[in-house]
Amino acid sequence: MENHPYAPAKIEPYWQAEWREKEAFKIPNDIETLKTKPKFYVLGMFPYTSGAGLHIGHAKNYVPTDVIANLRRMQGYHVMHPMGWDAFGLPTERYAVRENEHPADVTKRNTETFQHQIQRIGLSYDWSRKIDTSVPEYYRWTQWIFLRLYEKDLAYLDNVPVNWCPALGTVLSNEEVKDGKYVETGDPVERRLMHQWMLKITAYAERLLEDLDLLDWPDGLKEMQRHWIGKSEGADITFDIKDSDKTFTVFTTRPDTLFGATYCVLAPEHPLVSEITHPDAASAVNAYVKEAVNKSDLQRTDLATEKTGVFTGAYAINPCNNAPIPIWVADYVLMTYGTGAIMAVPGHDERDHEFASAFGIPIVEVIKGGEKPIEEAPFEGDGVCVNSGFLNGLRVDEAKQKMIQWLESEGRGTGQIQYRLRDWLFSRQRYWGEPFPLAHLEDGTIVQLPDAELPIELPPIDAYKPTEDGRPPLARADKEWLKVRLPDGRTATRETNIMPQWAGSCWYYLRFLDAHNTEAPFDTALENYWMPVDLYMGGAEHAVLHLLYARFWHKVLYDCGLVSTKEPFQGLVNQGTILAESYQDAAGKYYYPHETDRNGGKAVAKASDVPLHVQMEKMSKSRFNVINSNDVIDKYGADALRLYLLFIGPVTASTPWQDAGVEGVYRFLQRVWRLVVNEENGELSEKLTDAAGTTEAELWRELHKTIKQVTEDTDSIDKMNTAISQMMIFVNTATQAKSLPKECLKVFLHLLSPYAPHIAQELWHRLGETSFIAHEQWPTHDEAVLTSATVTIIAQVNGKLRNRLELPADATDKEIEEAALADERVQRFVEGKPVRKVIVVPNRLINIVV
RNA sequence: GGUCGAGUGGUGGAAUCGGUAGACACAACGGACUUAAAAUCCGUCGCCCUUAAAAAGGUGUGAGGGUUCAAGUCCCUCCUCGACCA
Repeated sequence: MENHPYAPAKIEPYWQAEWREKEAFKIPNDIETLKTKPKFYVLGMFPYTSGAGLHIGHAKNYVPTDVIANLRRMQGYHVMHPMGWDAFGLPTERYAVRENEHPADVTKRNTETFQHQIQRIGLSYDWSRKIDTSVPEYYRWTQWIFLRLYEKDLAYLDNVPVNWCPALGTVLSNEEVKDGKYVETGDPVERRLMHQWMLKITAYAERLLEDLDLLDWPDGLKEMQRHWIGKSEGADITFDIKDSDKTFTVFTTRPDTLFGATYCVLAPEHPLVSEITHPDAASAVNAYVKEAVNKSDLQRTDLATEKTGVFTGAYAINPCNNAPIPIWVADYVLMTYGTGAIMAVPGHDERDHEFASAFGIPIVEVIKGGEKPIEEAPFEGDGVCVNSGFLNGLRVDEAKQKMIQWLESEGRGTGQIQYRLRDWLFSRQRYWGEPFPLAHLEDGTIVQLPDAELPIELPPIDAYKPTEDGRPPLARADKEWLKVRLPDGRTATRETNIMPQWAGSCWYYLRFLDAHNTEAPFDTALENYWMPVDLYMGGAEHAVLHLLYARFWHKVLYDCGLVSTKEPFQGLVNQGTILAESYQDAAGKYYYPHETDRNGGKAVAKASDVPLHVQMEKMSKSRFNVINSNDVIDKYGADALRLYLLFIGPVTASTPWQDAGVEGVYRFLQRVWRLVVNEENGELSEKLTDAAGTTEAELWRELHKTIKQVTEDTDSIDKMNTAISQMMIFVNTATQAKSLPKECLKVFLHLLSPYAPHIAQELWHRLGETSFIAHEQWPTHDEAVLTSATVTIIAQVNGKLRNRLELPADATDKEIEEAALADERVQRFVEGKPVRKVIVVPNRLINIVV
């Protein structure tokens, strides 16, 4: 009878309690103690604590970071490995409104759920450093940092066209809107002019771009950031207007094509439009402008949509040849990019070509090199200037330089750099976020509130929605809160916007270093010791926004002398997503897996027998295919969950979840258990010996091979799956060995410990050890044990494998050749044919060419 | 449309600098154990051909071509899928 089987449900809670009580993973906060060891800061992106709770996708983030933390700790580092909650935000507020609760209560419940679920996975966090972005002790410092940005003139109030979502009663950032809808809910979004707080991230565009070179990030990710910043070099060119003293300026990346500019376009919002429009064209232009303002940027600039526009009746003068060219208004030009006006070169720009073709505007070729006639297709490549006066004969790059020189010498323009990056819209008309530490005087001036007044706490209000006259929810607070007395005795009205959800996550990695500091956001000496984050891991959905915003804030803090590194995150890895089967009927309705059945291989709905479409999709609540970590832990334990998440594939790969796969790693853990424990009596296995024994040479060689591979593969982060398969090979070897030296097994448990900490600790304990194995030193392999006297040499004839030869490791090329030629299987293919060439790859193979 | 990435057994995935394709698992199948089942242990497992069985052989990493003694890996063309951007 098996009375003592592997029982994760028993050992996992036990050791988790031990770790908690003995503070096994507490990180010292004393700088002198810290300085005795090197540091490693490993951070998983903290979760947004939605009501949906934790799912397997979160674990795919937190398990690999935990393995790295465990490894580095055993390798002798002080390891910063914290966890906290990104708790402000719209989904929580919406839920609170629906359920008629306070968002703070909802948040408290959600964060508790998250913490319970995360703790069951057995991650080695220092929970004493837990942070919550929505509590005053934290957002006090978010407000404090905002004031530093404000003092540096990086925050300003502007009247900007914004994405207004009527259903939510708030403004959304460009990034939160796609195809005219809020990405989270699909509610329609319209454009409106409103007073909003902006952060001048564009002032940092060049540094955000340049400093990417300092980072150990995946190339693809850096590329995405570069693209988002969108630097383009070109020129500002000023055009005179015919029969007018007015001028306007365009930005172009192609000053070399100025001779080919046959018309200009103003954005519908351009202030000059109404001033220059010819009376005859006025009604058409007015109507067009009115219509254009309501369209989204995407609708306007999409290449696929038909170009529209109207002629203003006015002409601009092309500065390089004094030709009068018509000025049009068209919505494919945006007021927010460049100067809101363009010169159009239909010969060498796709959109301009399409527009000119539609409206019968001349198309002039000024760069030679296109395959088709210029009337049929624009040529955007490199070539030689023609029809371009003083530029003729030059290539594009030279022509750009020369034209900029000419423009500058004539006072007609300047070389200019443009960025696609826009300033960051930083205010929201919601409740559940950080209030701005600002107030408005009666004369309209804005004053910052003193640092000593922070935090500016959220006031209680009666309803979490805008006021009837459209002011933000905080305007519902009572007068006591709204009126603020300044140190100089004047009174002012508080700012009632709040900060967006991104604010709290822009600096949380710094707060972990000194989570309970009441004097400052963090201590400088601690910041100096710990920063930068050595490994930051999270989903690719944050590849642009969160990382760009956090880098921006960090650079501002750097300029303020508050942090010591230019960049916050030195190393970064995007883990892949977990996919799971989802079931959909013809109408698109999703079904939970338990609602489905298999009917002759086809999936059907249990209740109705409707045939279902089965597909692999990213896990999400709306697709009814979420796997809850608690369910997996209930059935197989946390160690099996951890191991399986790592075993299914590289950390960076997106891989499908398969229940059956968990069984496989669970069986592996049972085999590990049986190496140590006799399941019948609970005693140590009889196979274990105290002898250091050289009797099991094969076992020791496999052990050292395993040390080597697990160390290297874990270190590389992306190969944890092969680290586990090597551990499986070792366990298979050990299972078959006649006797098993305890020493050998103890070393193996070290290797297993970062991956499956509970079973490793339990078996370590059963082998008579009293320490935490997590605090033991990481083993190193002995190269001498790995080398064996003979090697297997692959014998090929004409590149085809013919036999494997066991030869002494020190055999010379000549000896290998002789052995191969003497081999009977090789002979069969060489026979009678002249040997043309012999290639020997040391210790690997020999290829005989005949 | 652009940029980047990826296509390997029934499945997830291995394969160093170009050097044994399919490690390690899952599933499946066969056997041992059992009254039986589960669990466990042992074995088979890309495709084709041959054979009583085997040995041996051929072929094979999305398709086609190329470079090389040698290609999953490098180059060219094409197809499909994914991510991001428009």
